[in-house]
Amino acid sequence: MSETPRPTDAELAILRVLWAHGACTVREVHDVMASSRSVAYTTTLKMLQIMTEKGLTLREERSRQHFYRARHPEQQMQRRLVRDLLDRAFGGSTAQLVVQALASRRASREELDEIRKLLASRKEKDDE
Amino acid sequence: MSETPRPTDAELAILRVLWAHGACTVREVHDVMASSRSVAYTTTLKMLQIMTEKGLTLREERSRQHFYRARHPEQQMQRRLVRDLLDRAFGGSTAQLVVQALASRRASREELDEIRKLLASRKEKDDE
DNA sequence: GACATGCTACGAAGATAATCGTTGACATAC
DNA sequence: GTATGTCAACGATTATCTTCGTAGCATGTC
Repeated sequence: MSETPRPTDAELAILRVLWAHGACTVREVHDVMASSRSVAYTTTLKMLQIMTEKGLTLREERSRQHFYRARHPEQQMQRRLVRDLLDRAFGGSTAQLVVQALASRRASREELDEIRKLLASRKEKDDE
Repeated sequence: MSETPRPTDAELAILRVLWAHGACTVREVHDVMASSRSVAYTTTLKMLQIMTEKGLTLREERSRQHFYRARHPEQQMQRRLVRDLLDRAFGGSTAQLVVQALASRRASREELDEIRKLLASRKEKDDE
């Protein structure tokens, strides 16, 4: 993972499609992308080619079409992006990041409960 | 804030110096930057000029020197960056972001306690 | 006044991102 | 077997980021 660069905004948007749908043809990725933004088919294709060069995606040449999929699992990439932001903007303070995450948008009560549960299980582990 | 663009990596590094030190001359910012990376004085100057154009920093022409300071408070910018990452990589799920923030295993026990306290106070507010 | 020093301003250059038009290969339909 | 449509590949273009060299201006020293 460390050898693969941080995905740009456009790249991350494509990765999210691949994580959600699994292996996709360019056409499939493009149709999802085009439903929200106006973008040419060849742009999506080029992005996928570049991303494969960079190691962000893998290409499988099944028939005439190529199938692309994300090289790294979603959570692994998310973790990396959070760590990155942690270093660049929070001086490494996880607590500060969580504070701002909760302040930025009203997390639902369900989400807060989920986070509390997570912390509880984490505490058990730490206490072992 | 919304009219100011998201800071790039280099810009964020400079903002962090300004947040830590308050209003600074180019020289002061540069000395801090140069202590970690090798960078020319004029590069720092140019960055600050560009950042002022973009609205990320404010310039005060006191004497012959200019003083620069961050236009937005640190926490406000942090909040924005977190929200940004939340949207781009987590589909808006604060809980998932917190999960991954804690999964990177950088959080100390003190930080975890801090987060628990934060959640507790948040709960009180919600229950009012 | 000539010179050194410290400062800002400006422009250019190289790298990376993001976009799309055009081309040629390959199928399938008729 | 010609026409139509789909596909990947490639190059060109535009914008943005990052860097720094050069120039020009002010100030203080001798």
